[in-house]
Amino acid sequence: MIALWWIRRDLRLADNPALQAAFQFGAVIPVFILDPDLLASTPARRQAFLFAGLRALADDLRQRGSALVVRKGKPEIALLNLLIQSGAQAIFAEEDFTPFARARDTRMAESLPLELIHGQTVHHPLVVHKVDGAPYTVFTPFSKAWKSLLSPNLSPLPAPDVFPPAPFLHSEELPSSAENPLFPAGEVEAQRRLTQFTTLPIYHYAETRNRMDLDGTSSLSPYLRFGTLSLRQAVCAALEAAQGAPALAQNQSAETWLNELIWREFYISILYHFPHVNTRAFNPALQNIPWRDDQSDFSAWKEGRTGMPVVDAAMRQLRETGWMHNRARMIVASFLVKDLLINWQWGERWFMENLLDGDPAANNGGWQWTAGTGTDAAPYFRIFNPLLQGRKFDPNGDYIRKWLPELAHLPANNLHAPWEKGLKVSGYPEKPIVEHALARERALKAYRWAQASQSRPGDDRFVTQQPDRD
DNA sequence: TTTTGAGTTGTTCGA
DNA sequence: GTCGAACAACTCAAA
Repeated sequence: MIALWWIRRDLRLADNPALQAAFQFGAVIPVFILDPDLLASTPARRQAFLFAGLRALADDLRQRGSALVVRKGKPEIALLNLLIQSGAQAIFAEEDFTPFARARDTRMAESLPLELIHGQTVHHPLVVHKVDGAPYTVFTPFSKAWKSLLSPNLSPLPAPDVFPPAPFLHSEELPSSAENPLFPAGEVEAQRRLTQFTTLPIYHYAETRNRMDLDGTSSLSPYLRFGTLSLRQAVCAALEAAQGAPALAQNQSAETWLNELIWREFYISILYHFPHVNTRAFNPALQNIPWRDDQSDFSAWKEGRTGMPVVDAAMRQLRETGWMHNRARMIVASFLVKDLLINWQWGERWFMENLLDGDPAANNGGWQWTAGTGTDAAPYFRIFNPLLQGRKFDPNGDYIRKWLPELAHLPANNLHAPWEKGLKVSGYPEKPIVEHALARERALKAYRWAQASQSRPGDDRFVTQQPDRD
């Protein structure tokens, strides 16, 4: 018997249930389909990381006596051709929970022998639910239920040693792409980072994770995004670190990181059960915020020239590297949504276009949280003060100095707010494009108006939308 | 069915 | 400079 292992967001050999299932079926042919529709919606930077990951995977496969088969085209057609050419009787793939993938896979399963295997999360989204069967919409109870479902002997699956001989199939060339120096591709690198992080930094994570000037985070997000590392591998390492912690504080720090992983699963679950979040607010009461459609302010935000140094530093880090520190993501998101009063969906799109780790579930969840429109969202009056945030989480200004070199010569005391001392830097705005105190009042007013507009049925400009019911 | 406790990540104001 | 309260109700989840 012969099986195709259809690789999508699981660029790894270790802990891969779909690959294991294919192995149990028979000889395995690993395939990747370059779907033009998918590539069209994948920015060049993420494509490059994907291709580099595939090259690394192809190397790993070669060492095990196998070969990656790459084909271009619609997956229906490409896979049908591969079935015919190889004589394979089944296709195994890791179940992908995004709406795009679910629609595609449902369509494919109608005409092809496609077996979807759970592996993207630790718990399938259908498994974590309230006693009444409904999905959770609040993180803390979700995480409690999620933890209670953990098997005591949870452990990752090993990578297969050797692939038995399989029919040879022609493979197309992968498009060439540059390696990202900050995020080298491949499973070996992902494992190296996980081991490095969970050996020591995880024990300081609770204190250092918010510091934009330090490397206190795991920097694993691009690898989790493409399945170079599985959530289960990360969770196992976190649990192991928590267990082996020398003291309570270190144990709690490891738990803090574990919670971040659970947040990933929470937002995957939210997008799975409430796909409408992809196109509108989760909370219908905040569907009608009177956004400012200000293209000029939006451009300033995107290009890192808002005049608020911490925001501009972060936006330039994003443009230059495809990654942004998590604390910085919250600061720039809050600045766009609350200070500039620009639709969170504009920011969501920009992040998806630029982030190496851009993932529909996590990105949407994060933006809706900041905007206060989501599940378990921040109260709308909780508005970040970008100046306080910057001073608190980049106390010496090192983060600003790194990404805004034109300000690097300023005294550390004035880096966060040069305008307060009348310091001018040529080529950089003299002062922020909005005054925070005024912008804050404006946002509060807009949000209050949106909530009130909900109970104004006569106003047909703002028809309130009811939540979807199946 | 009703009740009760709780809810990622903050800021501002006034004592 | 530090500290606690107010911010605004509301919904969720479970007993």
